[in-house]
Amino acid sequence: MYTLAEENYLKAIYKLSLTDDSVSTNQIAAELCTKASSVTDMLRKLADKALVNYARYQGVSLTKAGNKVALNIVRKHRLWEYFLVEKLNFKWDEVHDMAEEMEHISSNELINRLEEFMGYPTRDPHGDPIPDSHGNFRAHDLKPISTMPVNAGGIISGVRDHSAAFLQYLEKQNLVIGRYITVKEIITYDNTVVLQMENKELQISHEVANNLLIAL
Amino acid sequence: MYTLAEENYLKAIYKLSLTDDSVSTNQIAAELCTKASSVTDMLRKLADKALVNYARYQGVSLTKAGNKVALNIVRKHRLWEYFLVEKLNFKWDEVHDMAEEMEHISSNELINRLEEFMGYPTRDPHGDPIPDSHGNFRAHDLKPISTMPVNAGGIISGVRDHSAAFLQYLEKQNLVIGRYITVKEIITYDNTVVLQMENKELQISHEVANNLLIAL
DNA sequence: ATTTAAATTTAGACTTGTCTAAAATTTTTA
DNA sequence: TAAAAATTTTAGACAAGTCTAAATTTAAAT
Repeated sequence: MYTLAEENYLKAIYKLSLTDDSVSTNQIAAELCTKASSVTDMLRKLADKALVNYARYQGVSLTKAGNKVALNIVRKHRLWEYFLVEKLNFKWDEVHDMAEEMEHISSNELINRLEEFMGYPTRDPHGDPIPDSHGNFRAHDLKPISTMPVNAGGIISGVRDHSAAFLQYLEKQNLVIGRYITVKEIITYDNTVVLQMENKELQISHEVANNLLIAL
Repeated sequence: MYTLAEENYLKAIYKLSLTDDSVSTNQIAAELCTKASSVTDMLRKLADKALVNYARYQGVSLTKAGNKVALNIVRKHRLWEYFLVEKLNFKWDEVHDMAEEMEHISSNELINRLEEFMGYPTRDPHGDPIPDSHGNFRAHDLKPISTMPVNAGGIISGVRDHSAAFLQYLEKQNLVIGRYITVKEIITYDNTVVLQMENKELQISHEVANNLLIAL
């Protein structure tokens, strides 16, 4: 149906659209590690196929059709990640690249059966919501720890940074999804956050606090 | 490591090598539904990478390295087919095209874990042997029903034709892997084979008998 | 042993997706 | 608001893989 490149562009635009209303050529180029000129070429093609709204120099957004395609790729990515972690026992920092390939397996029947096989999970191993076969999902209502006031508590429920390095750090500190934490103190000097965990106290940098999400 | 096209060519050459010692350009073109000129181009590239032995006009064969790559693709294909049938409940005539995509997922760690998850199966849903992670497998020792003498019996253990049409026909007649049959009669007029099954008699054409394999 | 036929290869072109370098547009800044 | 800077687009080129048509080589047939 769609080429590998098209799917990757749609997914990138989808991702960038979560934080910005209109997405720029350079943003996409950075996201896909490619050059702005390549992006321009592809945007023209996607616009011809009515998958994006695009006017020269004006940025780009997904059409309804483009959004549907992108969501389906996200759905596949997250279901495969869940499979890799829950069934094949990979760690949450190991699955991204594999899922990046598997999300392009075309069959929807396959992904629906996989979803059923796994019991209709709603979150992937990083806490991100898994769209159902109609593209519906419960949106994140999560906030970074860095926004929490002192004495507030909550359950670790997601990450903003999906890099292996960050995930490995979290694993090591036992900052995993499902864990309850409270903010004990915020050190004003550099916004280091002091967390109270079940049985220990832990200091995390503002950077980390900013990338670790809590359900209040 | 290797492109999609390279992998498909290596797999095709592997498959054709099972029946012929040296494989011709036209055979490959037919197998891949492409043109002879495209094949020639690719053979040069594969020869440059030392994956095939190729001399102009002289046919082609896999090198040791090429064979290893091809076997790994076959391994992945058959493990994914097993997964689709045994875990996701697809029928044996539905899985080929999906596995055709999944065999190109690159991670070997993934396929090894999948193999472990499924309990190290040795045959795919069509009875074809699954190479282990070193490329070793118990070779078929199967013969088509068309070569059996009257009164001989055996267990249905594989197929030569993997087309959905053939597999659906077999399913309908209950000619599935594991079933015991005996040859009751061979009608000399057109080599129709009369099979005795558990509780019924069944006539199959020579064509069918030729594509259905028995372990004696 | 030629000629004919079949198979294979070469030559040149096309598509997809990428790149660099230069031109055009928008945004920022003074 | 006009110059400078940043962004974006265009133009032209390249690599992978494919194709058609023509040329070459091998195999088959008289």
